[in-house]
Amino acid sequence: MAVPSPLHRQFDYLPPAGGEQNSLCPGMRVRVPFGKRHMVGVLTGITSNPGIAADRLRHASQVLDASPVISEDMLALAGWAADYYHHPIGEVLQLLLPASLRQGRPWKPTQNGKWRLTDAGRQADAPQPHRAPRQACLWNLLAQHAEGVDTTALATHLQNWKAPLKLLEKRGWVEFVVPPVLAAGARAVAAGPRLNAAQQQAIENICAALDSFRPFLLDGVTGSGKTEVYLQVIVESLRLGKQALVLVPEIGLTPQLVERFRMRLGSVAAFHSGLSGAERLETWQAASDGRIPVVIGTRSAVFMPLKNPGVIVVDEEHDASFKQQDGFRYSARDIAVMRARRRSIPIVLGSATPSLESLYNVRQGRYAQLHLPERAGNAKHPRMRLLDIRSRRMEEGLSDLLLDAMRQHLGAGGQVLLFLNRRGYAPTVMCHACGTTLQCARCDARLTLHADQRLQCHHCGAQRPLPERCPQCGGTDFGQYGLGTERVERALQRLFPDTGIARIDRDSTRRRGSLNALLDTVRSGESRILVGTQMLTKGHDFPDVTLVGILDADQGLFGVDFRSSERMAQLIVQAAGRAGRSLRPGEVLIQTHHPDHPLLRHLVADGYASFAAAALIERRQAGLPPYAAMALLRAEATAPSAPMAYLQAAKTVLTACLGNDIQLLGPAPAPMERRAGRIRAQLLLLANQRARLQQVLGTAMPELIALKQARRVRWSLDVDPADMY
DNA sequence: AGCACGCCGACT
DNA sequence: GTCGGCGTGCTC
Repeated sequence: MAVPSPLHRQFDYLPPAGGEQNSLCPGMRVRVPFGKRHMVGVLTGITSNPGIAADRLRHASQVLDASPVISEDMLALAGWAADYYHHPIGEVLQLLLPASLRQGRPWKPTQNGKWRLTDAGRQADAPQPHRAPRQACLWNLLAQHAEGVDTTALATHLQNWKAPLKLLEKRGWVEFVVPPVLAAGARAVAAGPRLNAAQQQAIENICAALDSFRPFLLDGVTGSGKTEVYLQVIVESLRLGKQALVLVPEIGLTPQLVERFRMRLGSVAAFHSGLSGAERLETWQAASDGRIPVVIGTRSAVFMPLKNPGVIVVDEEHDASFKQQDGFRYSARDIAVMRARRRSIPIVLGSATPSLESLYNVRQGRYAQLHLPERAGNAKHPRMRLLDIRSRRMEEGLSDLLLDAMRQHLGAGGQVLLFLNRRGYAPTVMCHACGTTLQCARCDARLTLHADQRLQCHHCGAQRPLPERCPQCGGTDFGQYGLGTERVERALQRLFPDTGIARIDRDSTRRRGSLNALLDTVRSGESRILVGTQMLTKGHDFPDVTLVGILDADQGLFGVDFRSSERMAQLIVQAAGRAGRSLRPGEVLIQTHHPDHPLLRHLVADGYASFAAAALIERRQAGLPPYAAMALLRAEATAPSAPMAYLQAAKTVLTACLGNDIQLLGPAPAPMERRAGRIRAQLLLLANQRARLQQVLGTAMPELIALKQARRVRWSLDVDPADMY
């Protein structure tokens, strides 16, 4: 039994007293006594030799399901994920169940399918009426209705139909079939646009693999028609009577994608945090028994049960939101690949800016790469150019070069998109008298001044008004340094007084509907300059944008995280993809103090693929992922020395398990040592072989748990960490 | 994680 | 004399 507790082991129970134990199978929920409490656990297996003395075993109190709520293959997938991420199986299984089932509420398997004879049943001799009268009656009834008979109809013909039906099912003569909702897909093809040769080729390649595990990296610039490829492949899969699972980064930001899927495929379920408990349960059940042909969802939807999956799509596979950043730190993309592998179905990872991990897998021959080079329609690729802003005149982060280009594009009737990955007004406030910067009381971070004159910590969310006097020297004069989107917006209002400006970031879109309202002002042409953060680069089309300005490319070049240049390149290309999607040619201008930086040059001169090739060489030379397998042991506590003490002890344990093929780096304070009042530290593990890293972690884990220093910290192991802080 | 037990300090 | 602090151990 897997019990919902953070314990890295399972528990054995006796069947409920007095119950028939032959009705138990893995995947059923069972209510069990656990210490002083009762919990809803999931049966993961049945054993005749428990790992504990027989007199200490307790009886389960109640079996909650008549048939498994978690299928065998999902149970196995959860088991794999628990092993791979070294996370308690009980907590992993929680993610596979909707809240109401977790709490032990009953669930009714769908009754709206039909019973019918199998081929074997049809060919078999009819049951003898005098020996098995009810079976014979059922057999006759089903033989007359080739299309099947639903349970209500069965009940009108025969009072006690359940037992004989089960017997017939046991012999393989009858089966329960769910109505062919998948026919919803049939109407899809009609509306599809004309495909270009590359799309055609991609679709053919994927469809040729529909009955086997085959990972594809579908690599195409924004607007190259990736979505159309997904759609056609899904249509083909539906035609075979199979379901499709589509994972997207953040569904709230991509309503257009869901809409497009709905229009083309008919019945599509969107699964996201906005659904109520009842809606989630309904979607979950319907997907589980095959009534829903297509499910689109975010990270957690990778665990959506599907009766008969045919293909998995991960859109924008490079996106960081597929990696859960707390608790069970899984990568939905990687689990999706494993799920496809275990089910022998193809998986399509799509991106205009593939992760270096996926490109590496292509090179290793593990993934097949499909290019979509052309843009659908006639729109031209935007031209990218570096703006050397060393000793240029700057106006609130905008160089004269960029301002000139903006005037030109606006004058020609175009729209301008400016990207700055920092919200707020000014990220630094400094006392003019003593030089003190205003810091968050609970984090090692400076407070960001917002336009409403409030100070905000972007790491813990703390807020307070701008003080009258410096806490250090009592001075009253503060300087505001650095740039945030609010400050750029204000500067633009001054520089372009007659032009409508829309700012799109977490602050301006906090209220429900405000994002759409802002986007409407852009579409209508009321706003012609857009300033914003990452949000701008995700999902939305701005057909009239002809100029994209990247205000600060340098912060990505020198970040603490070894992935920061990869992230920056992805952001730049994604932002560029918003420009010139109509007939106008687009232009992308990138402000930098380092116009000779090799990675930037690759990106600008030859595009993302060239950047990625250069970045991969750097990673290989540095011995970093994807060339090495990485795991990060983190610890945090309010007591300042506890995290390091734990990690030091952990290092001793790990060193004992290690060969010379694994590197231990640290322990060291986290890049931001103090966050939300906690001191944080980390220990890094690097290995040439993933399997070796897994092996070492597997043997060390019990000891890491048992360490007495562990009691004084909150610690977690992050396998394949996406962020270093 | 919870929830117990157990052993030392400051209180009605 | 007790109330309660949190260190330690256990959950089939």
